[in-house]
Amino acid sequence: MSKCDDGLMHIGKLAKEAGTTTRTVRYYEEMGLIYPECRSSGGFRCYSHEQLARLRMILSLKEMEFDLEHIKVIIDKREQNKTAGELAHDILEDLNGRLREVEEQIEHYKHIRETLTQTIASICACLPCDLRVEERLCPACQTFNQPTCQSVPFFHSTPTAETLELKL
Amino acid sequence: MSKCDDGLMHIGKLAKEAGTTTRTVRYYEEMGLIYPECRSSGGFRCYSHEQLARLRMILSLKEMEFDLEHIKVIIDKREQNKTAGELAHDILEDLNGRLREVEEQIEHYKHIRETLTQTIASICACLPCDLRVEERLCPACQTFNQPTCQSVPFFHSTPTAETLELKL
DNA sequence: TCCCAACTTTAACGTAACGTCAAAGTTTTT
DNA sequence: AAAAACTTTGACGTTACGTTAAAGTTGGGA
Repeated sequence: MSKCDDGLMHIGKLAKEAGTTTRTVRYYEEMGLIYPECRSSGGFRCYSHEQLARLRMILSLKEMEFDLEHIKVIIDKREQNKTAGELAHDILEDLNGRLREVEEQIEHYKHIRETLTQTIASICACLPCDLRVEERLCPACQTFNQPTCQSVPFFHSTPTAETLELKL
Repeated sequence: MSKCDDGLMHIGKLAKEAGTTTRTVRYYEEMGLIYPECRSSGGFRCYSHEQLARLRMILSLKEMEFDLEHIKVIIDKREQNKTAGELAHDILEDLNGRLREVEEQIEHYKHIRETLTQTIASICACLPCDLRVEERLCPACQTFNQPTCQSVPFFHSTPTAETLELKL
């Protein structure tokens, strides 16, 4: 006989309603983010609509890629019996902090994109080259007086004392 | 008596020259990316300048955030005795693929930034509010006819059947 | 009432790229 | 020869789950 009637649901339904997996819900429980309202006589987790709302809160914060530890802190702030204004003030700090991090990420990836496009341009100049990459005197690099494939560390070998002496 | 004279170096110097850590070098060895030229009589790893160049190649690819498995593939391509042109052709595929991924990352974080700025705007409207977050009739949200704090899932509680009935 | 499909339980390993000890041995310096 | 500095292997910790596995629970039909 199930104790989960009356609007309560088991973990599978909770997860589906929130658009996630049962594993995720159990993991969040391990992390102290969400607990079932009760257990059935057989040990099944039973959740109410409140738990569902809480799970959706967690997931909406996860969409902004807060880590779970931080989400716990934010969610706990809601329980601290404050006015909406005070809570807003608190949470805005978290949001603004995260916004700065995200902007750093954007700059970070833009920098990588720069590196990549430059590298691609350099290596494109080597497409018609018949030499081996171990050779250092690449005609393409000498013809085009521009960022050369020799500036790409993983393409042509970098000169060592020996190879330099060999060529000189 | 050290066997590491003659231009060879131990792992600490190798790492420092390349700007990384000994742990990283050992890990790359585990992953099959780089091996010492030899071991000293006592078992110390000894590296030549060639290994240093190779390590720098790996690190320059890591700057573009290729994963190590992919770096192994790319580095191996260099050893396949091709002409620079053929190698360039091969490697350009990797670089262009990575470029697409990075551009996706940029879009991804721009999307998160959008979400964050909208959320911040919504919650700012709640700063002067004296109600508790459990209440649903927030005056700020009714005054400003714009994205409201009630559209922020982790701020005001979402309405349930009961709360709705209570208010109606 | 019994059975079976569908669901849930806990437990535990795997992931990526190292960081961080720990205990013991090696090299280098004094 | 002692001490300082370096290196060795080994192993656990990190993040947020995915993925089995073996065993127990539920709910509905026959």
